[in-house]
Amino acid sequence: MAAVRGNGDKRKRILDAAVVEIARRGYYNTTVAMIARRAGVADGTIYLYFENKDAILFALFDRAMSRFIEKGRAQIPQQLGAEHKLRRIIELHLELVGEDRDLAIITQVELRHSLHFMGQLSRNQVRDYLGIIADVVAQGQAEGAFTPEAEPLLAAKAIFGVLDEMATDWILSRRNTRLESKAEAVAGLILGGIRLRA
Amino acid sequence: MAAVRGNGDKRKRILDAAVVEIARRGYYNTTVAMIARRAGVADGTIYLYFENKDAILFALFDRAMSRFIEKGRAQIPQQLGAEHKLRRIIELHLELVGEDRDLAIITQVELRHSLHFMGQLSRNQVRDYLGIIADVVAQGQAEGAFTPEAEPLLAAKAIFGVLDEMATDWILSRRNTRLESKAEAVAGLILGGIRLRA
Amino acid sequence: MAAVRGNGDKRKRILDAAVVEIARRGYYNTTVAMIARRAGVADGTIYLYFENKDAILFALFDRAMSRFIEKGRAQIPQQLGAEHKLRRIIELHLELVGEDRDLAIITQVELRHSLHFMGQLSRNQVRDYLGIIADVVAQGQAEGAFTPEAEPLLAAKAIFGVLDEMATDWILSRRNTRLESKAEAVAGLILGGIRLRA
Amino acid sequence: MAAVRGNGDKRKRILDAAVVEIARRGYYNTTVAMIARRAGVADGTIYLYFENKDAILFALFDRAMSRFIEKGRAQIPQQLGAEHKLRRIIELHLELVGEDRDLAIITQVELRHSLHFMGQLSRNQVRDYLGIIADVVAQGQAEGAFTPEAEPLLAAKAIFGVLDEMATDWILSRRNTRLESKAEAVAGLILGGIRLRA
DNA sequence: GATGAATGAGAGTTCATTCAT
DNA sequence: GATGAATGAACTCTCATTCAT
Repeated sequence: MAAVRGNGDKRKRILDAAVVEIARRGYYNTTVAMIARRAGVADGTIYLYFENKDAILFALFDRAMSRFIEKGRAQIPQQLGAEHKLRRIIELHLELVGEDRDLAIITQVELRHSLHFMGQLSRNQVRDYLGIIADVVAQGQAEGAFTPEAEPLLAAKAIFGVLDEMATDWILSRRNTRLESKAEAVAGLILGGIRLRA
Repeated sequence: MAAVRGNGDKRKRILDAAVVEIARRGYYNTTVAMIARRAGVADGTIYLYFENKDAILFALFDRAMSRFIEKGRAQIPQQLGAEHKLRRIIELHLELVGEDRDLAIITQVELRHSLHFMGQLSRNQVRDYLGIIADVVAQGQAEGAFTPEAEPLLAAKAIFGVLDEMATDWILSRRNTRLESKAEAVAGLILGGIRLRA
Repeated sequence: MAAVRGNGDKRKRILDAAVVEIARRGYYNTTVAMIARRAGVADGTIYLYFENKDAILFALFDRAMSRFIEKGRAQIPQQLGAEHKLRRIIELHLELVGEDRDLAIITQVELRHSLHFMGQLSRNQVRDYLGIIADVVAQGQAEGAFTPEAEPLLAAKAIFGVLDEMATDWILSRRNTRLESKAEAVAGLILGGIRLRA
Repeated sequence: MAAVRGNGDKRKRILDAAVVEIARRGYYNTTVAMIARRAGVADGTIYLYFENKDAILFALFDRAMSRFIEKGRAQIPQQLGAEHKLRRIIELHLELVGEDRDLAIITQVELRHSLHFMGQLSRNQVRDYLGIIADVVAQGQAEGAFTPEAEPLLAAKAIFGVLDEMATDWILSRRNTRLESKAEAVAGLILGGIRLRA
């Protein structure tokens, strides 16, 4: 009965161990043996659950991005106005990244690095995420709340860039501030820009 | 004189070779031998100019960021108004990144990765760059052109994030568009934000 | 009764699977898991029937050589003259080897390899086979049909060598000829030698 | 000056070490580290001279077969009659194989094994050798010394089979007899066959 | 008896670095 | 200064074997 848990459990334990180790040392400086030791399994066991070392990293991305998109879908009501939705996205993004520093290091630092050299597998999910933001921008333009001059996808990338930089900055500066605390100010900048309004 | 140039020449050739190889394969998948071969020197010669493999990467960052800041200083007149300065920074950033795709890959992809795992050496220069942008923001607020609500360093990070994402997106999508062509639209977003002006 | 058959059945299925896999890939490139999969049993089940991987190979040789000697005994009447017996042996050898290419590969290629490195277990049976041929040679000499100069065991080895090379050649050249078709010519050579008779 | 020797020397030392180790344990039970240790070089050095472990085995075959064919060419005068030539081939074959037991083990046991599973690379040289014997058979038929009934290539294979079996038998029986001592008797069998002459 | 997930020793191979020339 | 052959530690991955179920 509980046996079924054993399987999922072990895969999860390997991924959890991988997050910690890779966040701490980077993908290339983390050995499979390190992950195995932290997960409490034998080296060979890793290969029962993942085809090779790369596959662990991909699985990590998958899991992280899925959680991201899923939480976004669950916590942003469809019927909300675009500005509220955008504010919510900004809050959620910073919240989720801020929740698990190790995972954040991986998505901000390793993901970026690997996207380019390990194929495009994971870029698709970033694209999905950008698509969600772009939809909100388009909605805002339809509502007459957002400037019609902005190309939605370009705006989405800009927004993502701001959020991403906040996250990266938070990781690289090892201070102990809460990432979410910036949400209000960031939302102000994104919505209002930097130029003084007449 | 010629001797010194010969010397500097070899160091430069190694760095130039490193840019190409590392951009193509990533730092960890590039061997010292590959760099040596492209530079046209013996493997051992590398170690006459660099203490170890990591040192090559650091030198690469140094050179790239120095060029960046230097060009910025040279091409943005001090007496310009803040908005013009900011527009010029945006143009220059996209221009410079767009000029050398190999170098761009390294600064966008490898730099970020290394910042975290190889110590703070290079982070300082990013900080310098953010400082320059922050100064322009502060200048704009003093001039009454920019919103006084924005904390200059935070705004600088947001601006950097937008530019950085544009650059990263340009690299990851292997399309043949010119990166500079986005400058106008990006400047619009950064200055005016996304919310429709009254 | 059915239980016993079920048992023998599983052992047989494992050996049959082993023949195919080992013939295809060689002993060292065949994993126990491959054999188990083809046999339709679990990996662990193999070890209920064989002490270890080597034991499978030994059992294979045993089975093959037993069939060989057994068929020889059954199909070569004791009262036959030596020359007829020898012709029959030549035919039978080529026939049997030619019947099952997979098994032939194992006896020609793997057996030889293992004879040397896995102990003498199987060499005994080759010796038995050589003994049978040597007896026929001696019988021929007693009958006055074969040359008395030839030392029977040496002659037996020479005969075996010819047959063995024919078999090996047939396996290594992947042509689709029938091995038995060479029997007549081979018998001629063995009996008459290569020198023209006066 | 002597430096040039260093290179050829090292490659030779590796091959010599490989012969001993592989003959003793078989190819698959010999590790690269074992060969390196016996050769007195570091593990990694092996890979400066050979692409991978397989390449060592191939090089061994090449060297062995080249020596074989070369010695054959050097020591068998073209103008000899076919029977003398054939006797000389038989002597030389047994002599050469008998000279270096380790090498013999490899050619008789490992060659055979690998021919089938590692591609056909080396089979070509066996074919060359068979061709040489076949030519002698054809010469003998032209001279009217050998029976015209025998197809030369088939006869060559039969002869090779006899020689090969003698060699294999000599290796597998660990007795201390000299292999060459059988040459006379073997030649008699090959030339005269087993049937008593009228 | 049968299973197959788990083990962990051990394999081949790579590559940053050194140093005799 | 320049070379590049040599090093050997360290990596990823495989697979015969075990044992709890």
